[in-house]
Amino acid sequence: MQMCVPVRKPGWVSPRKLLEQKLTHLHKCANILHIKQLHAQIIRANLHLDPFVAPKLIAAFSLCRQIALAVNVFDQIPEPNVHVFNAMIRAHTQNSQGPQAFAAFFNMQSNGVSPDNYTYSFLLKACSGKAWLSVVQMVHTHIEKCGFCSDIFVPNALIDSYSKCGPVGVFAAKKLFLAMGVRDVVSWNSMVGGLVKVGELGEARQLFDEMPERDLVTWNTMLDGYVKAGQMSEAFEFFQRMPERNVVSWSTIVSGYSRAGDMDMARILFDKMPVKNLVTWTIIVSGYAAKGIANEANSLYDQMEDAGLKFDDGTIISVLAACAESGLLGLGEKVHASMDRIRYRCCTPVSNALVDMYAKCGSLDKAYKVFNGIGNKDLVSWNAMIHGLAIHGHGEKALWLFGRMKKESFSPDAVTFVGILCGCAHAGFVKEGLYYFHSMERDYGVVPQVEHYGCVVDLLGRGGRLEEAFRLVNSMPVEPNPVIWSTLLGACRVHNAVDLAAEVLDHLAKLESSDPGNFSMLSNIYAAAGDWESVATMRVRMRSTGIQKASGASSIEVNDEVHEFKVFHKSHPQSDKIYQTIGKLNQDLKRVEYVPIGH
DNA sequence: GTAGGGTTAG
Repeated sequence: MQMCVPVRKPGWVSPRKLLEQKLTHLHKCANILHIKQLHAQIIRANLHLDPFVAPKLIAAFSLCRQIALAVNVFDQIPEPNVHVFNAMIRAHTQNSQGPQAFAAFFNMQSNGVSPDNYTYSFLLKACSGKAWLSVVQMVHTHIEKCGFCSDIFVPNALIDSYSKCGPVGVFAAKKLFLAMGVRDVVSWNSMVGGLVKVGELGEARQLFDEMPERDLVTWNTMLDGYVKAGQMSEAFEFFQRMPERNVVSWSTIVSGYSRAGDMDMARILFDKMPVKNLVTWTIIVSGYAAKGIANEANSLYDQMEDAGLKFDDGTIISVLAACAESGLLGLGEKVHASMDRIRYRCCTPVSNALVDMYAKCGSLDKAYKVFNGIGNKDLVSWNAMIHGLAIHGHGEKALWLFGRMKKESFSPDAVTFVGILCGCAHAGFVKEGLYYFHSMERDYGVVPQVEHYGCVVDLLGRGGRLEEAFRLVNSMPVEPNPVIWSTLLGACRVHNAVDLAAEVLDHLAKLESSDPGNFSMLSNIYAAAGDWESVATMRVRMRSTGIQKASGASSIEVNDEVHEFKVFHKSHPQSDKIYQTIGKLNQDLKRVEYVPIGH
């Protein structure tokens, strides 16, 4: 007799079971090739419409920043359930597509699918920034109507979202926090975080002291509060008192010293920390780069790459911004080259950072090349390019680009007009500048801020229209800040307006008594006018108030080496040659009858 | 689910 029972080895698993096992952790998989392989198997097994598999697939594609593929999976599902919608909302949120997350939410409602507590936590994550306040309020109302506040995740997410919406949001968060019947450590942490974000350090500390229990997140949040407030001695004391520390604690303290410009202390702690990750490396490289310490920034960047760390958007943006700040073109180019080498997929903010870096470092051609290559330009892209042209005196090109921007249906904002006005000021377009200044509110609804007044004061001042500039400063609806007065003082210097300069300095002295630059500027104005008695008086006044002017220096980086220059200094090895060239330039300028404005 | 680096403004 023959046996008809199939013979299978012990431990045999059917192909379908095997696939199901592989799919258990699919939503955490970050390897796109692996996901694509599994995707093919899923389709063959006809599992792609399965309500348990589809959300995982969406999550996996989202994790790899393949949002289009995630949407594709979603679109094939005829009747998505709440889990599928939730996965899609989360995918958009993770990929910084707030508006699309809300579109999915509305889509869900019009399909008659009821949201659950997860829906709201995912949706709330998409709202951060002042502009989202009213949206958070709207979601809050929804939640109260549905009664989801009984799940602590939901009010916690609300507190967190409110906290990211500026002071008004934090106020709403406080109200909610106080009304909560049950709070866990996350509720407290989110509230402390909110207070820290708006600079309410005292109140944050009070809450910290009142907390029934604290975890590492609590300590790190409070530490970040001291760091962001620039209170480094308090921060360090707090850091030392911490019951335990992790890589976040260490990174926070290193970032604090780095922001404060104390790279020695930042480096000591960086070298000492037991575990470093990508964020830590980003902080230290950006810190050195922002200070223009090219050799350290470069060598640490190389070490980071050698350590096998793969940079992300945060690293690139942070390092490029630091290069832009100090003019480290060499490192900026190196970062760009690394990106090209691995064919890094640039999102718009990363491209914008590149444009800004090249523009600020004076490589306008390269900035423009990157700018033109941005497929999805946003307002920041246009603003960065316009401003880049503006600061280098290409007023005409800046205005031309402004025209092109409007043709492509972008509405200018306050930052755009800073660029436009700055471009006009630097190019000497007084009439055009005034025209745009008057048109910004009238035609574009952009209310001039102190920065815009600053540009116009600069514009009028450079054009020699000092009285008008002075009248504007006295009549402007916003309080003039030291920057405005300094700008005016600079214009007085160019035009040798001695009396006005003295008056301006009085205003400045009331606002900031300690900036030595202003005093030495007035003293230079007196000197230029030959009023040596006043120069002497100024010097006495400066000495008696303990004011000392550190001499200003400018620097340029050539072949990984930073060359520093100070006025009248001859410390550079090629000093003679440099002064010879300057002399020749001056002669050339005279030959073409170039007259600096105001002379 | 809460914590560290992140594009445009003199």
